[in-house]
Amino acid sequence: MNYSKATDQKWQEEWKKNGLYKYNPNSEKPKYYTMEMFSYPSGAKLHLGHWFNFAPADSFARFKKMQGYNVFHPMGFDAFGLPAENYAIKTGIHPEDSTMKNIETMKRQLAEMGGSYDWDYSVQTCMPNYYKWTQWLFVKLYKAGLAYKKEAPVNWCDSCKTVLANEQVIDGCCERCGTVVVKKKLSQWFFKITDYAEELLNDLDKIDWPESTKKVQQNWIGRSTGSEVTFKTEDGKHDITVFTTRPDTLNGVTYVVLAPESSLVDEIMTEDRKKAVEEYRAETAKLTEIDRLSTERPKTGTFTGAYAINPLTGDKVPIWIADYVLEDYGTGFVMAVPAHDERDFAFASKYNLPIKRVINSKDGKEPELPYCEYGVLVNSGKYDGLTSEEAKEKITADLEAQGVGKKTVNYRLKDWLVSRQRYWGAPIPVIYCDDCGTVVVPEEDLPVKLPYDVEFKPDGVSPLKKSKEFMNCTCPKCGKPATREADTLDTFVCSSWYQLRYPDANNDKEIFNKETVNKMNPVDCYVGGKEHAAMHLIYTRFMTKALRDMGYLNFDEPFSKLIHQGLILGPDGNKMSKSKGNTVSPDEYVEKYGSDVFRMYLMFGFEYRKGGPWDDKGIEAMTKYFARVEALVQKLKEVEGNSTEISLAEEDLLRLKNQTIKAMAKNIEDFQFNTAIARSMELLNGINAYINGGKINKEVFTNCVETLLKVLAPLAPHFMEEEWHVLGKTSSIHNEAWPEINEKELQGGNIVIPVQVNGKLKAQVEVSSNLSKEEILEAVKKDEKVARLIENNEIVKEIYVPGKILNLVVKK
RNA sequence: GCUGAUGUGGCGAAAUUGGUAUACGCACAGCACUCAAAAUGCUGCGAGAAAUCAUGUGGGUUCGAGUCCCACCAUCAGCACCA
Repeated sequence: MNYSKATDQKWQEEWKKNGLYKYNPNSEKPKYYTMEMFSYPSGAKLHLGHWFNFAPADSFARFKKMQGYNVFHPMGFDAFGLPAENYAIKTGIHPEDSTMKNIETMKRQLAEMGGSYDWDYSVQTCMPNYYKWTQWLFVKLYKAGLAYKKEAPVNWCDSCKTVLANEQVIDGCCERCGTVVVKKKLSQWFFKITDYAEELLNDLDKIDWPESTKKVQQNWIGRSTGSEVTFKTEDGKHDITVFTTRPDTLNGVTYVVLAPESSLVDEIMTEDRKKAVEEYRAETAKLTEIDRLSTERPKTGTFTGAYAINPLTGDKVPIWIADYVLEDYGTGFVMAVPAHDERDFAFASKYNLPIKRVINSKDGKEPELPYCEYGVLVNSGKYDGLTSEEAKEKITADLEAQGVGKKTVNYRLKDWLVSRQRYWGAPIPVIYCDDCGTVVVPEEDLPVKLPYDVEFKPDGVSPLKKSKEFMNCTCPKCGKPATREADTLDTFVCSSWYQLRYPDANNDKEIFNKETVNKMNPVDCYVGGKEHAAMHLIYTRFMTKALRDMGYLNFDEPFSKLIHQGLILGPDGNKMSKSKGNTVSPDEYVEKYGSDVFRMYLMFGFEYRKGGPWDDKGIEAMTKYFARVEALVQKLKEVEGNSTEISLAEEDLLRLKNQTIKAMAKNIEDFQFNTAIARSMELLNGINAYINGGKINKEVFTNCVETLLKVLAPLAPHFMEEEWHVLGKTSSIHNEAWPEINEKELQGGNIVIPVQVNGKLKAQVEVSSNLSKEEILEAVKKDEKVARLIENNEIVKEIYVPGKILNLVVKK
């Protein structure tokens, strides 16, 4: 076989030289914006997962180009983040140096893959010309009231003196030193994504995304309707407002629970309970949120000594704290109805708190407690006899009349915490002035540059705080000495808007040109991993909507269509990881077989959306397929042709050709590359069978081979370019249009009609494709086998699905 | 526990969305070429002697079910004291 890695290199150089993949922003053709989630340059190289994600997606982009679109298919790098910083702490290599080196390597590998990217439209989020605009966005969000500061807990390792990411906390301990991780409260920045909760939920209907991903987002947003109810403390000094989806059970409240860290606890707890409360709080601080939410752990809590008054009944109920109540979900306070809630029942049983039945089942029976279904109210005074549904309305209305309750919607979605106590990120553009307070950096002073020379080894102080040069500044308002915010932005902020930047990536004057951004967006097809279903994909939707409301964008959703590629597992069926030692490097395969064989094998051997365990058994078969294509092209060059007629053999071949074009277009559009390649193999087999028949119509033969090369061009770009030139063509195959379907040729020839009797396949009858139902019936009844089956029976029904099947229903 | 996905030959998988189940490959076997092997090409390849039976299992709807409905089993993934 002639195809090899050298073929790849030859054409990569050629394409680069003549700018084949230069994007033309002024093209008259309709735009098609498709991109893959940009890669994170943490490892030094592209891994198999990258290939499986990028190579088929690149083929898709090439296909859209052949279909006549002005395809915009950019690639960039999500370059800030924790791994580069950790690597730096371990090796002493500066994150900027390692990151830039990795990016260069990955770019080279993406070129070796044959990626049709125009690198003039690329972003690297760690470059000042990019993060300047990330910071600009922060400023805009702040001015729009969508960025604010509040206290929030972080994971703290007291031994390493550093804040830990959730990922660095293993079983509640620091991954580096094993010390128990505690919660520490810091003042941090948030984006008000909850303002958009309702729209983020509703607009899921507008987009062509996998249903499972939409469900993840629905759960993440977690809308629930219920009521807010305000309990007063016994002394009347404090309000305790709870959210409940079950106001019908309000008569059964026997205690109230607060999140242990709530500041209200300090104000209401009695002197004699202080010690117990503080001890309990210290225990709670050691727990991760995962622990606190774990169902495995026994429920614990302690009494605060204070009491609250049930606004409906006037009952005095004790106020407890318990770690299963989280400060940032709902109001941070919970009313407990042990008779009708599993968790409250377990808690009340453990601490001997009263359990009061207020709901019976609708058939009037007294079910075993806890009974969590809807039913009929009992022991509820004037509400007795109402159904749960009725009581919810009535009780909420009564509370509202007294000003101690109202109907409300609650979301699980929390505001987006964007502060990171890290070095390798975009500095938060905020200045603190003794006189003026919190001042955002004026737009004209951006970017706030991340200083290179900083001590980022963990020692209890945020890295940027140790740079006097960075920290000390003057207040933009009053000109007095001031200090900068030392935290950096979550990298999800950087990635929440990059698709808006690509079409205008080199614009120094503004974040993007308003006309360009609205012309190119939304992204028509976005491809990336399922693991981003919640975070990245919801943050980007939020940012799009926020920018729209500020008047910059005129669309609502960033990604019209979304595709998730599957995961390639290790040969052992487990997720590939260095620690498991089951990783597979794409490089050696590319070296040995060439990029096209490798990418074709990835597409043919695995379902794109599904992935599966790695297995290279079939890769040789792809090499074999390439050799057969080469042989066919060679044959076409050599053969003279000995016929000009269009007989049945030619008609059949031409029909196959048209079927192939049609099927492959549909398959590639749907990211079903495995079947697309199968169809191309069928065409190749068909052409081979034709030429082995002896009689060759050169024109038909040429037409079919050229078609085969064209439909394979997006899938095996280097190899097809080579074969195209072997045929004597001088221009690139990648400037060819996707072959057109000839309807006449598609309809020609004979068809085989499967014949069923009573739903069972009994015969196949070959007929001309343009016969009517009656004519076909007639032909079928002449068939020997069919005739025998219907001989002594009555035909009750004849069902004919044109071109597909004939079913005769017979009765004896 | 909840939610979602998946289940088809020895293997990867396909099936125009209710219309010939197993396309296209891998592996395997036989034949041709060869002194021989490799490579290549051709042929066969779900089970069964056959009638028939087969898409995780059991029902149902239909002229017709891998596909739709009900129940169940298995595997994988995500979420979870969410008030």
